[in-house]
Amino acid sequence: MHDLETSFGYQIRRLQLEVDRGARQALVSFDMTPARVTALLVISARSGCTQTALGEALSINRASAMKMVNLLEAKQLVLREAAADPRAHALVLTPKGNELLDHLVEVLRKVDDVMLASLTADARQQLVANIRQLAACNGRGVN
Amino acid sequence: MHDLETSFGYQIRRLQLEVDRGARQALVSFDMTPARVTALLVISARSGCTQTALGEALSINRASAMKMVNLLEAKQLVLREAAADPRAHALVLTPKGNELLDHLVEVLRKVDDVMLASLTADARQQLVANIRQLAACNGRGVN
DNA sequence: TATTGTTATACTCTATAACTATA
DNA sequence: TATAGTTATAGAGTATAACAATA
Repeated sequence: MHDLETSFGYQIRRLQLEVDRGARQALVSFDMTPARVTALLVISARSGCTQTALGEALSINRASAMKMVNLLEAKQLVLREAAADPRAHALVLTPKGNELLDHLVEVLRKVDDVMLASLTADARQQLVANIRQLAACNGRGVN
Repeated sequence: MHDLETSFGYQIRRLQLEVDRGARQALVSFDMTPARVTALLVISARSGCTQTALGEALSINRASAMKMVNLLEAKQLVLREAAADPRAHALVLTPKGNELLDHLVEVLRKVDDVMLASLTADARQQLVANIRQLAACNGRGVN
């Protein structure tokens, strides 16, 4: 038998499936997904970034990032502005995109609250801190 | 601006992307994926379970579970045995499946070790415990 | 009637490769 | 020559809907 209880990879995979399910459910009425919200967050944090940079932050390639931008542009949440390099686009949020992002961040924070309800305030804070440190140490994020 | 540092959903999404990338990389030479290993784990823990039960444990539907079993069967890792209910199949690991699973669990544990290297032993233990509790409270797993 | 497995089909997300226009 | 964006195509994973056999 395998001790799945102490397996980090297995447990975090289970948890992430649930986190994803909850977030997806909360976003479906907005025709949005966790990945789309993350894209808005990246563009908000790095206003004027290129599509290639967006793709790197989302861990997807240029072609996939372009599809994402096409979708968000069609929803009038993101604009492709002229960049210093005429080959590139400078991605910015529209006022509508900013407004929606503000709202969705609130929505997702409430989903988090439900998810974390079984933890004490202390445990919760420490958990987020640990997760943040691991993500920062091991991957590349918005910052 | 949005305080992503304290956003549980955002941070765990980032972390899970990295965990998934690391695991996927470690498994690619075996032509396996995290989801396939999880399927083996489920069948190992619930030997004789049906395809529908496997799908529920993996949070996918019957049709998708069937594709997974087809694949694992083609790799001679899983067998469909006759069940008490003649409509159903009883899923069991082959000796080859058991052997591979044992090995892959070891491989993935080493990936975890690298991932968690920046945490103290205490923090690490507490993190896994917290994650396990959240997954157990919010979702359904193998148990 | 409800359920198990199955099949066919379609959708989403992602990747690869090749093209264009600039640098 | 290298890079940003684009396009076309393909693959993996999942979902839905309908069907057969059995409960």
